[in-house]
Amino acid sequence: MIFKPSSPAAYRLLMEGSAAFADIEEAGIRVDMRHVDRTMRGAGEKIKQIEASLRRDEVYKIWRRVYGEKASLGSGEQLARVIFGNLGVECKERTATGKPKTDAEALEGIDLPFVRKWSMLEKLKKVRNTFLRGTQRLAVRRGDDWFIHPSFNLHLVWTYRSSSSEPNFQNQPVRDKRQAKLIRRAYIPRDGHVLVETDFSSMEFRGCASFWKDSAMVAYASDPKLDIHRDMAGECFLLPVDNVSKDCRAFAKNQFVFPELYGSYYVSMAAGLWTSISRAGLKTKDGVGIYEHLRTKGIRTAKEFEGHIKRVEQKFNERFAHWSRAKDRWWQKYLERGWFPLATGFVCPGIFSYNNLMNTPIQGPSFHCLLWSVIQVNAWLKKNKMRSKIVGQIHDSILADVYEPELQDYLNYVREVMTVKVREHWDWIITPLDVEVDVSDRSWFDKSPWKEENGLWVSA
DNA sequence: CACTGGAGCCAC
DNA sequence: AAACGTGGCTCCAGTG
Repeated sequence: MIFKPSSPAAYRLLMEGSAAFADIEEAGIRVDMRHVDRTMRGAGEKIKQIEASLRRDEVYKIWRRVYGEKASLGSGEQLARVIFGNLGVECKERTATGKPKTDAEALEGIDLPFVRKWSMLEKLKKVRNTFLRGTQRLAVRRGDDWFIHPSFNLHLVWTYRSSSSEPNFQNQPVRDKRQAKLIRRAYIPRDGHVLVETDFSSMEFRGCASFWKDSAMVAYASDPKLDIHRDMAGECFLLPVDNVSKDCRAFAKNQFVFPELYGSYYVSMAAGLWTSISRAGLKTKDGVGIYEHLRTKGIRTAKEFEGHIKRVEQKFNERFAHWSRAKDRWWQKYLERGWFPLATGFVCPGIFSYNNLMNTPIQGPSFHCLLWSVIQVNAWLKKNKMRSKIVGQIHDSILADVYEPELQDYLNYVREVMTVKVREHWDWIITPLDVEVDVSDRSWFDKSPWKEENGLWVSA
């Protein structure tokens, strides 16, 4: 094993980052315990109801016959034996160890009320047992208020990203609105404060463009009129860009663009896209179903779609021709040396997969832009003896509990750091950077976009 | 009883 | 070269 030291700057980033994270942990996030208790009780009642109705079902009678006293409603393995074994439902997918798959996607196609109810139950249990109960258990009292103090770690992730624990504040539900509402309403600003979240826009794609220095990628990441995810949605679904719906764009982003950049290939991506078209009920902006639309373009089967995505991938490689060649040189260089460097001064020695080599130099340094920003903003808040505090961090966003009289100053400064100062600090970032700003005087769930207008920040 | 790994699912 | 990456938490099932 060859060991190469990381740079002093990289060490300093982690040291100062850890100190800033310690301040964040000490500050903590205010919790509305009444909301948590109430929501816990509500979810608990609902869970009891669903469990009772499952136990009355004929399917559960079979379950009991098979498992007797060992019957456990929470066991996917037991469910699988009952529906695939006893009821003769066809098992289409298996896990790595050969057991029948019982995740939400595998169960979705099974048209049994019992199975649908079971899936619903599992989802609700996740909300209650992981998120609500975690927050309830870990909250501590200070005066009349409750706070959680999540840990933010810099020493656990080998790509030099961060992680969070006790509770993990970086995986609180947001995409599923119903779940998000149940959980995020629990996180509230201190009295006289508002919660402020500032996110880097498209940080990872910009980190990607900066790392590969592909001129077409840099153009996409720099020109606000260009949008790679929208354009690739157009190509994947054979739509003119003005008929690309929000959903289509999101699927192109998460099931084509990022997978492609991180080492997936057309067979996996076509399969994922094809099933998600029906799962998500994907439509064009005009409201036409994507399957129907593709049929008019001569694509009727999964196999035909795969052939199409193969051509889209070829075009993607031509569009970003420099990237397409540079990634193999990057991989070869690693094979020769046994280590690879990050733009932020870290060195990664050891045994890595090809996909690690594609992902780490982007994910790590992209996070470091956020980390550096956290350090600056935290130092500024302390130096000026402000009452506002950073209370959390989620890879490319900062959550702060801002004293209302300090709100304008805070927003001006945080934007300056995240868009200007970080680029002065690191010249490897060769695209512009933007932030999206959200504010709430009520809860983390209720945040809404803000913008700057004639020097004043206002609700957008 | 403590511990471990698999499976599943939440985030970026 | 292999088939998108990084985490944390909970429950189940098995082990000693």
